[in-house]
Amino acid sequence: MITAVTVIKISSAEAVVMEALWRRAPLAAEDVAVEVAAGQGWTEATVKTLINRLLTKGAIAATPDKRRYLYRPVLARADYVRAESQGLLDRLFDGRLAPLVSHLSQNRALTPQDIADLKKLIGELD
Amino acid sequence: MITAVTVIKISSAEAVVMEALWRRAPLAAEDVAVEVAAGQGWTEATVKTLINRLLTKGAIAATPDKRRYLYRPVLARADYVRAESQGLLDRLFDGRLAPLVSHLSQNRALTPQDIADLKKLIGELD
DNA sequence: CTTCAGCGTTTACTGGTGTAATCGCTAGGT
DNA sequence: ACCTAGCGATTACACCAGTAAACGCTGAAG
Repeated sequence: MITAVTVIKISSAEAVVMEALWRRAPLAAEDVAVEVAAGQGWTEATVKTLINRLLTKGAIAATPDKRRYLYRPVLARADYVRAESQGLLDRLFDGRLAPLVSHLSQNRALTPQDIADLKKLIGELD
Repeated sequence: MITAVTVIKISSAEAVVMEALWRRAPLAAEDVAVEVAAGQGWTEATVKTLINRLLTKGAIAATPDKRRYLYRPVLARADYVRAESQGLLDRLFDGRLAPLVSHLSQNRALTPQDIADLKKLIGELD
């Protein structure tokens, strides 16, 4: 059996729409617009375009609801996040996590909270 | 005094050229091509274009050397890496590092080496 | 039955990116 | 004093992304 590893590529504007749907779904196009348009300075038309591009990419799906569609994610956020994270790690840190943490810590980008959380995490990793 | 926070935006093809220059600089255009062209399936012409775009962006600088130029980075890799990392963190993890590490650990993306390195790092962070 | 509002679909347009060929100047060789 | 090879600079072009307007269908209201 051949497994189709369809890597769906999401642009950054599209990601804004995805985030809205990951937060709450299903949503009608108008609801998505309400969620994101103002914050991004977009008109509803722009949101509609992004929704359509995501549809043709298969990143979201639509189910009929009366006179319109409700949209929901097909691509799981965890998968998206993993791909993005792994990509950054590979491109910039030779695929390894420790250098990333090291880098950020050297630039004081870690809050005390971060450090505490990390300590806890690492402890649980055993 | 007004500090110009000129954020130089580097595309992914351009980043390949930057990486070459970060590894070793200064380099003539031809040397850069030797470093990256084959690996990317690019012709030397493509590399020249990328070099020029990086020049006009101010990401690299050129100094005359006889009949040609030697190129070197102006943008520091650390700054680039920090911006990219921070961007990902902000977009996907609400700016916090622990969730990133947590996410990767849940997907078995951490090697034992990674874990050991992290433990050491965290210990030194105090 | 006709009209209108609402929704998805189609079309548009600019700028950036990937990829590359061609041009034009100038230093070196003959 | 030429011609040529080698560079950087200019030009090219298709595709994607951001942003948006216009179109067309259909159900509901009058």
